[in-house]
Amino acid sequence: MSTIQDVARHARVSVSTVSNVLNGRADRMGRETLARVEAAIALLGFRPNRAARQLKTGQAGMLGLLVPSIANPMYGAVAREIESVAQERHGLRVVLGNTYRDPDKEAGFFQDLLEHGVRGVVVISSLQDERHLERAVDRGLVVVSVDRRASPGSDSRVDHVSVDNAEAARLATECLIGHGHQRLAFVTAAGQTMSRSEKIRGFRAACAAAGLEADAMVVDGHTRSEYGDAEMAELGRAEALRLAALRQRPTGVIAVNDMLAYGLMAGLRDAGLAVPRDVSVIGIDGLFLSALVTPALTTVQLPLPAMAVTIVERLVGRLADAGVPTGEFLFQPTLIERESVAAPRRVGAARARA
Amino acid sequence: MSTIQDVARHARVSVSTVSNVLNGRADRMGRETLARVEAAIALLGFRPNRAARQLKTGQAGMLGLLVPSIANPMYGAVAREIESVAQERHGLRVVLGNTYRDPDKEAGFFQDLLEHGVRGVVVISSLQDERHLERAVDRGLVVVSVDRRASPGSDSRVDHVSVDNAEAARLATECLIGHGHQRLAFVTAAGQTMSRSEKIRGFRAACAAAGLEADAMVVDGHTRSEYGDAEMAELGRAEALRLAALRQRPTGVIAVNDMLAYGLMAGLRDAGLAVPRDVSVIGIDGLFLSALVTPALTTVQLPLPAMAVTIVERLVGRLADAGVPTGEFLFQPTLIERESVAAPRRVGAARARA
DNA sequence: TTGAAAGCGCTAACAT
DNA sequence: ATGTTAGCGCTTTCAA
Repeated sequence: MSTIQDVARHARVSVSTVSNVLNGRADRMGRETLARVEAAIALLGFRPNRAARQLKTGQAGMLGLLVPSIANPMYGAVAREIESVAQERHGLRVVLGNTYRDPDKEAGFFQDLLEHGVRGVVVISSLQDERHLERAVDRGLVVVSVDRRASPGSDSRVDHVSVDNAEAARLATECLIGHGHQRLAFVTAAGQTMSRSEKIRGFRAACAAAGLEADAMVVDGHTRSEYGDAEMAELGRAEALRLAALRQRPTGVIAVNDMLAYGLMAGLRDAGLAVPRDVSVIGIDGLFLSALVTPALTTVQLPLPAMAVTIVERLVGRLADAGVPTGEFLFQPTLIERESVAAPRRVGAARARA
Repeated sequence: MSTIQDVARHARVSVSTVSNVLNGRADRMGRETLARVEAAIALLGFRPNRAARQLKTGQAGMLGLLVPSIANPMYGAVAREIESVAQERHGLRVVLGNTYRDPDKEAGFFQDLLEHGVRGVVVISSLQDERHLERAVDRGLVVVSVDRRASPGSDSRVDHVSVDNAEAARLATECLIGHGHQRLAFVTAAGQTMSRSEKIRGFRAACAAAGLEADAMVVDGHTRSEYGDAEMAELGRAEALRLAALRQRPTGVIAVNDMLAYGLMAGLRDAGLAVPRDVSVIGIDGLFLSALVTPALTTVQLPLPAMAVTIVERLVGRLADAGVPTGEFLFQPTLIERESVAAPRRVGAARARA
């Protein structure tokens, strides 16, 4: 690999002239000089060493991306969008980290980013509170938190980009209600707060608006502490069995996310119940897989591409100017109707029993 | 962030002494000196700047990982394993890149790695030939190619880590044959060669061994050139429709991978056919999602964790010593029987007709 | 046992 | 318009 010195020598100019052309200051020199430098660069196939540049400027040209597990299709989908935007629109590469819900791994990732001089990081955290993010900010990181709202009242030093989770749950709930369902369940995973309470709020609001509070249940599934990629789906499977055994079984169930919905459908099937004939199921996320499962899953889709643009832009903006205030950015989801939701059987009878 | 200078000042020693403790040369100094340095490091929370270190040593402490699309669950699963091994066993971070089957994106990734000083890269390529990998090696990269065999005869300068694809297809085919199937189809995607021909070979061999060559068909699905994450599944869906319309419809079909199997099952359902009652389907990959789909997919599982260990170890080994010869590492897959394969209906009748 | 000093490749202020 | 030079933070001879 040739260096800026080699280029200078070939072009018979000083290194600072070469540096000037590298950094877009071509105006500071003669046409002929510029041409000579460019020719030398091309001839040698010279590309500046970023470590050296970084040592001087402090810019690493990379972003960190922290996810619970990249094997989870939802995070894979998010990562894909973020990597594309970072690369194509800003020339930034992304360093990936899996946390497996381990605070130590999360802290270790921040530590490594700092050592590598990477100052911007996108965090899709599963951790309960965000104090560790504020600590990361103290250490010099610029962070964007995805899919978590800022804690009310606290003016955070990290950006928050998320979808309107209450609205997403409301959309899902109304879809079920619109199809005639009156006994509803919202299934979620306890402890994994990612926007969970907002969704429960939206679910409750929609039930209340339809006068269905009495028949609305929230199921907080408990999961083993170890992190597995199939964990969410396994949880759904287990909860489906429990739901199926209920005397007053819900006819429509909303899953906190698509993965859980897949598990729910598998569990319902294990219990001998058909979706949507016996129970309707609706998810939230809009994974492309949802179009493929049997039956195709009705779900509430998140606008990931638009979110990715905002995420990266916030990071780049605040990296360039630390003075930019942090903010909260909310995106609107949309309902995608497929096959997993249908009218409940014997609506009248169910109502009479209730 | 404090520097090695700050530590030296605090400990009242020279920077070289601090550097010595950082690099495990504690033997070169007095007990008391070492203690002072360690205390200063702890007090300041000092961590060496990697860009500076890299400028000196040429070691970036990172690995590149190139995948067609991280939104594809298979690559997500592989990425998860590789990131874990790299991080936990070698302290290496991973830089992720999506190619979307675009040679320019692939070349751009190599270019950026080089500029960043990252010298090791894991490539899960979708490109036809591997000459671009050899070119990357010329430029100074150490590359491990995953899930492609070395071209026979050429002694490649890149390592190849893959699963025994012929065996995987053989296992899948024998599973179908074992259940009594006699009219078989192997469905794949044309042009996406990832180990495709090896699988076809395994399929053919198993069919021949059972005297079923005449009834074995290979379907090379054509897909639009644009890359989409759902592409593989969509292809399966389309091919399923075509298969369903066949006069002599196969009773058992092998999908080149699990994603395609999902699409196949969705398409079969669209055509009014039930799996496994009307058609049995088997995949290759062993994604965790396969346990969740309806019916649960019988599939041939790849030993990803073991493969990840080899992949990273090869990279690290050849990064440390460029003299280590490259090699080919083959892993054995295992069959996982679930619900998507059953005995064909009216075996005798089908046979009579054939 | 410890320290001084020369870079690694680049940027940018400051000369000329 | 172009060149000289002082670092950025670290590693590693080589000397003392």
